[in-house]
Amino acid sequence: MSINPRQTTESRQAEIIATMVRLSAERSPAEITTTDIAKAMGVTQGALFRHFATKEAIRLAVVEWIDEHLMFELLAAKERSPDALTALKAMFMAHVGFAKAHPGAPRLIFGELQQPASSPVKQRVQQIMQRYRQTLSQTLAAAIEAKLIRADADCAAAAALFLGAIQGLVIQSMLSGHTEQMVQQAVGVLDLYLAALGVKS
Amino acid sequence: MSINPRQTTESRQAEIIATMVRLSAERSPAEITTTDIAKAMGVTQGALFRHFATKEAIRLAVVEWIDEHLMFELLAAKERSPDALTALKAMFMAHVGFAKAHPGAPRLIFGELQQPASSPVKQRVQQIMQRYRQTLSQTLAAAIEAKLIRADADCAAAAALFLGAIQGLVIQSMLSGHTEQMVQQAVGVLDLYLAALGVKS
DNA sequence: GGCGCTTGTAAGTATTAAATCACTTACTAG
DNA sequence: CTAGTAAGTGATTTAATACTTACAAGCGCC
Repeated sequence: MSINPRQTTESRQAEIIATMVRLSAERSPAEITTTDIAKAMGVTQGALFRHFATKEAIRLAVVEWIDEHLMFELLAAKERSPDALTALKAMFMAHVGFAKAHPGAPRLIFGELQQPASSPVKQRVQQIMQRYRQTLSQTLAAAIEAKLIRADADCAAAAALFLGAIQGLVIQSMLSGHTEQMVQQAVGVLDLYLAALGVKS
Repeated sequence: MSINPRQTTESRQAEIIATMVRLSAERSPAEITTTDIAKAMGVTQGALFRHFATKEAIRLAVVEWIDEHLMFELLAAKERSPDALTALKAMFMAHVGFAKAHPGAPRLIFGELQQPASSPVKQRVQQIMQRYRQTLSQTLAAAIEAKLIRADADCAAAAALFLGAIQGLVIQSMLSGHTEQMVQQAVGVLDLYLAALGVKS
């Protein structure tokens, strides 16, 4: 270590966020201390507070990082798809791929879920989920419009089931402890989900 | 207070478990301290350790309580159903009903999910989920046998989506903070899920 | 080359947690 | 009535934790 003793706050913030996400892949995010983060970065614990005022600020920044990067992947998947149905499939697999690439991310989100409603971090998570649902509903409506899925499909329920399907896969991988099977399981679950929308496989 | 100052270990254990589940409905289970439990029960903190050796023993007992009572509801739902498809519907709604009746229960389970694989409490959760999946797979296979659902349905994926659908509803209610909508949302999601199995509504 | 700002360290503080311990009180059997 | 046992108290111990502070040292700028 000690290659780059001094760095800018900006790069240190990014490093703290990345370390938090990385450490969350194996341990419970709630139990990760500022000392843990500092040790993993090769600095002292007090140094963290040069870059974030409180630990809650770290958690908020982490949630925002997840939002930004997940949404980037989802939008990219959507935009490279020729139609709404292909977009749904691509978004599903992109989300699963993100969870596989960053196993700490869903753990962090689940951890924030537990917090009281007043917590600003949880409010951010609420906002993220709500926007996600909206995007899904719109895409589902577009797919209906293009006669790619059942005309009588319930968009709200379909959006809920989309998210639930992914969350179920993630929980399953959290239980087993390895993310390898998740992607292949995802294919089967996605197939079934599409059948619910009246898509022939 | 102070109606029944002294009670048996057995009844105190039950009271501790019930208090833990109740308090988990509003706060993060990981942040509930032995002092919180004791205060809610009207005893001193030290008294808890007359009835459980460690806090982890409390968590284990809580998980076992959830297992016992949830499985009871699921089996009851299954047994009062004339066929496998009706059983699936009844189990789905029974599980959602349980989550509504005991909002702390899913929070506790999600909390244990975060723990390292070596934790005995998490191992118990793993076991519970595995048995649940098996039960679902069997019921799904029986439904195929009876030609109540698509013959080419992937039972493993269908079991995963069943659990995911419920977990998605629970997460949604944890986000919004109220369980009222959950049951009516569940009806829509269940309908969609059944469509995936080729059931006409 | 000195100056000021930023980033770092090392030590320290206040708080909170689970667990323990000495002691007390209620109930029950002989 | 008395002795034993189980349940409860309240004070204490030990170990962490988030955050602070006094001081040191690098970096850009003139």
